[in-house]
Amino acid sequence: MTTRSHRSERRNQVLSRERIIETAIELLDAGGEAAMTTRALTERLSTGSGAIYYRVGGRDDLLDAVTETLVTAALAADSVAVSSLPEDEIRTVALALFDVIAEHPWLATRLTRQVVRKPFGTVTVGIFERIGRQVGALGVPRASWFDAASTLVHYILGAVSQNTAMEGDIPDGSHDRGAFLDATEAAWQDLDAEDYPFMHAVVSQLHAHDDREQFLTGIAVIVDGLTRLG
Amino acid sequence: MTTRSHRSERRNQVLSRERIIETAIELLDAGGEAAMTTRALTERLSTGSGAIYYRVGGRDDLLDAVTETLVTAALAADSVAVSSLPEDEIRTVALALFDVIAEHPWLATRLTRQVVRKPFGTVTVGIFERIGRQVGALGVPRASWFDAASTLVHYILGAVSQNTAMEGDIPDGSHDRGAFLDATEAAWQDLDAEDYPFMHAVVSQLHAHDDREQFLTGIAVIVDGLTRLG
DNA sequence: CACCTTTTTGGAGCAACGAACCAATTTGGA
DNA sequence: TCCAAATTGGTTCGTTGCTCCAAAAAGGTG
Repeated sequence: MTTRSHRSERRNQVLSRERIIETAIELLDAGGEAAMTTRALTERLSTGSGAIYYRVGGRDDLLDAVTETLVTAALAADSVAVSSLPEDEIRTVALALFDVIAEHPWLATRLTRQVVRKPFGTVTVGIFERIGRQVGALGVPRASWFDAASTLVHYILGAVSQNTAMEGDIPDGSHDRGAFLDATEAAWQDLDAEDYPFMHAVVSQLHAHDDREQFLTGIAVIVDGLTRLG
Repeated sequence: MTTRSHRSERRNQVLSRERIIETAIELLDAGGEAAMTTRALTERLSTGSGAIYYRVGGRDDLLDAVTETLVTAALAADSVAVSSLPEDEIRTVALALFDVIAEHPWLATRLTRQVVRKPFGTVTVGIFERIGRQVGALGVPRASWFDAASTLVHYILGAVSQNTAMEGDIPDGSHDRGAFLDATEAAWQDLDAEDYPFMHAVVSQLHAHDDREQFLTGIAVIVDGLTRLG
């Protein structure tokens, strides 16, 4: 049935680790983390659960592999431009992570989890190294390098996690961002004006603001603060 | 329809919403998020699942209620001190969140989730209002208030999430922080020195650093950067 | 007191999950 | 041609969140 002309290709086209990861990403994008079940995978790949466990291990291992694949690709995508300014490079890395999570909202939780629980893994080390190299050029004294890089990573992952669109994850109404913002604005407006003066003061800025620009403002603020650490 | 004098005391000591939340926290602290199952709750409370659903709804509702209880308590605990300096108040709020998550590591994921998915809830609004009030005093122009407060909240929640101790959550060895840091340090040391110059440069700072102080350094950096936004 | 309505409880049952397991099949080298 | 190793598909198991419902408890009304 198969014309095996070349060696060592085997059935890798039938079911490979890459194909499993690829399909897992499709399921995750379509319905969030809850939609990526072993059963959904076996159906879409027309195989059994044994094959999947043989290739990538349990559900958790698969999610880690998927995370590593996407983050590594995102970080490698724009390493060509050799920016001279350290803040440009920081911005580039930050935006790469921002965008990959905007495209795959379920990544937010997983990425944080992986950074916390696998500080020795490719993902954590890759992000830290890429960011960390720039803090020296920023004028941060060597003794504060770890603190400075940690501050940046903490902010980047925090901001990026809290900006997730949570599309396929929310059960009931307000499926689009507009309606969700409307509901939030209305709720903030309904707060007691005396108890919540700040929320009232900024409620008008909610619709106008752009997540991406706000994110970059935060980066600029931190970079600015870091240059004064010396 | 009814205005009874001592109403609703009833069997509230037998099974109340508060007692369910209390027990849920015990289970969560003991074994992480996975340990808080409906069945574990019913066993410990000597009741059935129906009673729990009647009181607090599904598992997700219960986790939200638990999160709200702890965060509200943490924020209310130290509101007595009327600090004159805005950065002191910011530090106070930040440390309150840091400490409550250090005590209940499973809170990290849940708190971020709640901020993202319920921007109109008590928790999100409480944190935002408390932080936001200070940015004006910091000299931030009104048009940037929302950005400034968002930057602080993003950093605080990000840093606090990534510093979780993940005690009852990790399956295999390295149960104490020391062994975990040792393993991380060894892994960083084993990285190729040419590909990862930064990781080698800071590996010695890993053991020496204190999470809490590093966290405060980050806060100071951001506050410093914010004062120059004007 | 007896009576009835509402609230609250405990548990059985259901569908779906992750994971372990294993007999059957396929592969590539001897 | 043959066989050990690699790979597969599907069955099974224990557990989960949740729904449903009969019964018990509570409290008001005569």
